[in-house]
This record gives sequence, structure tokens and C-alpha cells, in this order.
Amino acid sequence: MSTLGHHREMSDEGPGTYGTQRKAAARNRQAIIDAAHELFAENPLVPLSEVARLAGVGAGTLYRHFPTRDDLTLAAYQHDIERLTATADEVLERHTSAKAAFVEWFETLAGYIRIKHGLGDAMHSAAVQDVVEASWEPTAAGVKKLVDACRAEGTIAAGHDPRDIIMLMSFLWRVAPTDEGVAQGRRLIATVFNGLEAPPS
Amino acid sequence: MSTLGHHREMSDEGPGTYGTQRKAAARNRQAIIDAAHELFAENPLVPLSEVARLAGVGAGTLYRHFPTRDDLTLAAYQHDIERLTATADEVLERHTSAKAAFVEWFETLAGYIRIKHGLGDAMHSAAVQDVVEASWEPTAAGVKKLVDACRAEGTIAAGHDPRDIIMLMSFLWRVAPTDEGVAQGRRLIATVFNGLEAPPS
DNA sequence: ACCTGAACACCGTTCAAGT
DNA sequence: ACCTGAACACCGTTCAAGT
Repeated sequence: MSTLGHHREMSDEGPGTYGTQRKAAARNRQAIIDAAHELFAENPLVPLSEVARLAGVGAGTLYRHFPTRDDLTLAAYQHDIERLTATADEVLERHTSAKAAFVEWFETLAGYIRIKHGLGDAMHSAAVQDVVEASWEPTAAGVKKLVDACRAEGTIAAGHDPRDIIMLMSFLWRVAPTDEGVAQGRRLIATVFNGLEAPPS
Repeated sequence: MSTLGHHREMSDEGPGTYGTQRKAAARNRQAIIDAAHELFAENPLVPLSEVARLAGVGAGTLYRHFPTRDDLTLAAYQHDIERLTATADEVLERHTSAKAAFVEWFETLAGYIRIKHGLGDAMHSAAVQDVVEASWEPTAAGVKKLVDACRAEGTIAAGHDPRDIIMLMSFLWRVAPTDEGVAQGRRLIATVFNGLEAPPS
């Protein structure tokens, strides 16, 4: 409503006081994300106070940037998720068979989840369900490319929603990180693929 | 090692002091389980102090009986799990088609998980993974009956491990408790069943 | 032998004071 | 405007004292 103000400083990209403060704030934000990314990988339930300590900021600063733990979790893994999405294109280019690309991509995802325990657990926990929902949106686009290629190839029937397929792969978060678990994951991916040959009911 | 003692009282089923104490302890144990069952259904993360309060026991008593939260979770849902297992037989008796029995059983499971949010969440959380593993052992037996019947019928190929099939149904814990989620669950159960027509790789 | 419940430790979250 | 970090609230867990 006010027609006056100090908007100039707010949008000033130069070394003004606010600009420096905003840059410091951005640096803090990134430091928190980096610290969370490192610590969550080891233990998704790590106290946020430790994240703040590693990031070198006060507890209040962490809460200012990320009001809930979920917000921080999403931010911490967003980059990883984006990279994973990009992989879909690359894998498709490398294979002549779309089915092989599909299987490889999901096996890569399986390995990814296996190593990044934190990511797997965090995405799986009921508490961050909403965050997962939001962050899988771009991944769904990657899966859609794989599915479309398989459909064109005739190995997957028409009508399967990429979101359905991601759901079908839920077991990937539950298989044990052992040799047996790896084999089971591979087996189950193949079984799911098999089920996709017929159209959905 | 001692040859003397008061073993008589220990095994005495009568109204002796120790007998009464043991009965009181058993009553406490059950009260805790009942309280947990009731409160977990609403909120799986309910403070254990509230469980103790509803059960009318001190915090120490709760911890004496259930050293970890997982122990209590398992105890709280064991009865439900056993009942679910028993359903497998009943459903098979009611259907001439094993496939129909298989599908109905898993759709019942889906509904069960949907209503008992607490059970679903608790079984899904990484913290209770071990408990889930242990408690699904009897359920696997129920699933095995369904699978065997389908195999005899020819709708499921030989070689599929019941544990694999339970794993494949992991999505049941993730579908939303909405009309759309219900429809999705039904669709995905059918797709999984489809994939089981071919032998595992 | 079993139980109670106060006491302790620890983590999440807020907010007054500082820059 | 943003930050620090002490203070507060809350929950898990233990243990001395009671029956």
C-alpha cells in the first residue's frame, strides 16, 4: 500500500549494506544445505543442532531458512534428484532397446537409493510424504520418457501412468542393502516390467 | 548353580504373593498393549508417556515390559497381523478362482492399511523395519497359500517367492487414502499380478 | 518382584539482544 | 535485515524409594 520505501536498496545488486547482508544470508543458506546433505547421508535423524553447528550458524538461522525439517530435507536432496532426472535422457541415448534403458535406469535408481540411505529413508518416511510428492514431479517427467520409448517399442502397453510406475517401484526403498537385496531388486524390477506388457485394468 | 531357593513360589499358580504379582504384571502388560493399540491408531508418534498414562502405569513399567518403542509397536499390532493371516484361508475357501482370492486378499490388505494409518506408517518407517520383518513371517505363510493356489491354477508362474510378492506390494503403504488412491491401488495390484504370470528372471 | 514417578538428558523451537 | 545463542518446552529413559 505504501508508495514510498527503500526499494532501491532491496534490488541493488551492488555492495550496499542490504546487498552484502543478502549475500551473507545466501551463503548461510547454502552452508546449511551442504551440512544437511553431508549429515543426512549418514543419519537422516541427526539433530538439527548439529547441522547448524557444522554449517557454522545459530539455531535460529537454520529455522529462519527452513521452518520445518521437511523443508531442509527437500532442499538437501533437490540437487541429487535433478541429476537423477537428467540421467533418463542419457540412458535412452545409450541403448537401442528402450526396455534395456528402462531396466538400467531403475537399477541405477536402486543403487542410488542403496548408497544414499539417507535419501531413501527420508523419502520413504511418512513425515516427508508431501515433500517427496513435490520432488518426484520432475522425476516423473524422466520416467515418462522411458515409458513412452517402451510403448513405441511395444514392450509396454499404452495407458500406464508414469506415477503408477514409480509407485510400483516402491519396493526399491525396502530391499536390504545386501547382495541378496540387490538381486531381489533386479528380479522385482523385471517382474514389474513384465506386468506392464498388458494394459492397465 | 544354587540348590536351594524359593522355586516353589515361582511356579505356584495359586494365590501366593508372587502369583498375584505376576498376574498384576500381566494385566499391566495387556493394559499397555491396549493403550498403545488405541493411541497408535490415531498417531503412531504419540508420546509413550501418554500411553503409560492411559494404561494407568508408570513410565518405568512401560519400559520394563517394552524396552524399545519397536517392541511395543510389534506387540500392539501382533493381534491384527495374526487376524489378517487367518483371512487367507477363509478367502481361498470362498472363491473358486485362486486369482480372485489373491486379488481380494490384497485389496483387503490395502483397505486395512488405509484405515489403520498407524499400522501402515509404523510398518513403513525405517525405525521398525526389523519388527516388520519379524511380524511378516506368519503373513508370508498366508501369502504362500494364495500363491500356491494360483500356481496350481496356472495364473502365476512357478518360482515366485511369497516374500518377493509382499515386497512388490510395498506401494500399498504409499497410496493416498482417497478415492483416487483406492483406484490406483486396485490398478497396481492387477498389474503386479500380471507380472507374476511369467516366471521370475 | 514389581511398580511409581521424580529427576535427568537431549532435542526442537523461540525470542531478546546484538551487529 | 539478519544473526546468535541462551532459554524454554517437551519427550525419552533411568533409578531411588515404596509396596
